[in-house]
Amino acid sequence: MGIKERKERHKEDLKAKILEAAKKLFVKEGYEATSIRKIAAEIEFSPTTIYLYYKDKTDIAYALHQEGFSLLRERLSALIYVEQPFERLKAMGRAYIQFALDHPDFYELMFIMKEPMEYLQAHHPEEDWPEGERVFDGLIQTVEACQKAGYFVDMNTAEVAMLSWSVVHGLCSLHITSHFKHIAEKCSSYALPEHEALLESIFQTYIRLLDGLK
Amino acid sequence: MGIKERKERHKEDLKAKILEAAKKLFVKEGYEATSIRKIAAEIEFSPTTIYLYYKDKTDIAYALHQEGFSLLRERLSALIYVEQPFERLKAMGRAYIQFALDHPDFYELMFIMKEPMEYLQAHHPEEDWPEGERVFDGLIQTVEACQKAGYFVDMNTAEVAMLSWSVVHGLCSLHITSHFKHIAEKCSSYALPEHEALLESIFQTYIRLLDGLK
DNA sequence: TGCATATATTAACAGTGTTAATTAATTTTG
DNA sequence: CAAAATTAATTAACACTGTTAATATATGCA
Repeated sequence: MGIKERKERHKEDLKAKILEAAKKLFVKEGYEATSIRKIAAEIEFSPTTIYLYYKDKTDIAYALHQEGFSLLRERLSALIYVEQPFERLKAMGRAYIQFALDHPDFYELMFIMKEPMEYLQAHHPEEDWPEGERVFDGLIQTVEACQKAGYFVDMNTAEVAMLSWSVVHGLCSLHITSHFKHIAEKCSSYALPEHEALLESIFQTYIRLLDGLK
Repeated sequence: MGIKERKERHKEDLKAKILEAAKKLFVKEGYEATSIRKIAAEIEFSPTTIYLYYKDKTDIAYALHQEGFSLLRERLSALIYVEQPFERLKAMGRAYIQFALDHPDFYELMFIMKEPMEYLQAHHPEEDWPEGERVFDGLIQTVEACQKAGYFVDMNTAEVAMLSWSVVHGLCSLHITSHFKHIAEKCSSYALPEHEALLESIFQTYIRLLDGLK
């Protein structure tokens, strides 16, 4: 039954091509502007064909969401070579910020928009969010290692991990939504770095707070 | 010319009624689901009448955005009675979190969505964001007072303020976008508090880090 | 070759924000 | 007071959106 297999392969191909087209449009024009009809035009199929491969638009959003997480995981897992756990934690924070700066659209989809997470809750209430968990697991393990090295003593590991995440996410999302931009302009008397360097600098301030601990 | 004034007043009234209707729908069903046509039906006018009072939909979003900021400012300015600056800073953080929990829709509009800030940038590039700045000014002043009391020494005031903001915003936004929910479920071994108590608990963890400084 | 199945398409529905043209009401002016 | 001008509100329309049902087309199997 080689024919059947070829059809299967074609089907997989088309599904991938849809996602590829969606990603292209989405990176260029954002999620809202990426319509089913535009995706269809991109791959030269009729709009309804998309629905043979993806349940609805949020299904596509979720697929991209997953892609984003494997991109992020790649970057973070590259840091296992940093042996000192606290140094690794800091490096993870910087890598996370850099990811957000390099892929603001993906970041928005992964962490700012509600749609993909709500889709997850509605359609996969069981297994929930394997990609995200793997990333978070890495963070948990690093925090645990930090605790063994004398940092964050007597603190809940998961809570420290969530706090670390909150700090960098707060920085990245306030940057992406251009909240920082507006505020920074009015803080000329404080000699703040500009744009992306500001994020790095605030993160450094956070690190200095943590350094004061041990 | 009392008639002219009455008409002016009527015009102001209708503008306010539109905003009121928009707020009602927006709080109940969210921003996307709040269409111009629904707002119009709510006040029993035709959809195009809205455009005589607001430039476009983002103009309405921005008006609500501003309302949200005066709500937040009310809460934060109620904390000036807390004399110890570091205590006040902590209280501001808790009040900010409570605001996000009490008004998640407003919070989303104010800090998560891009539309109102982009509208601001596009239509009022000069004066930029008076409501937001006043809130941030209060934070800056509190941080400054903390520094005079020996906290955050040798650190950039504005950066410490932005960091403080990032921490609570990170917490609130990851909560609202239900990212924490999915992660927390998989962290049963860490005995985490549930839902909103989790935010308070993580914030407490942050406070413990800061407490270790002075 | 004929039938069944999977695949893709067209047509359509119910919405969306927004603008132009038109009508109704009100105020100002001759 | 009546006519003209201004203002306010409406209807109709455009160009979209996501999505579904009904229809056509091509393919694999007996």
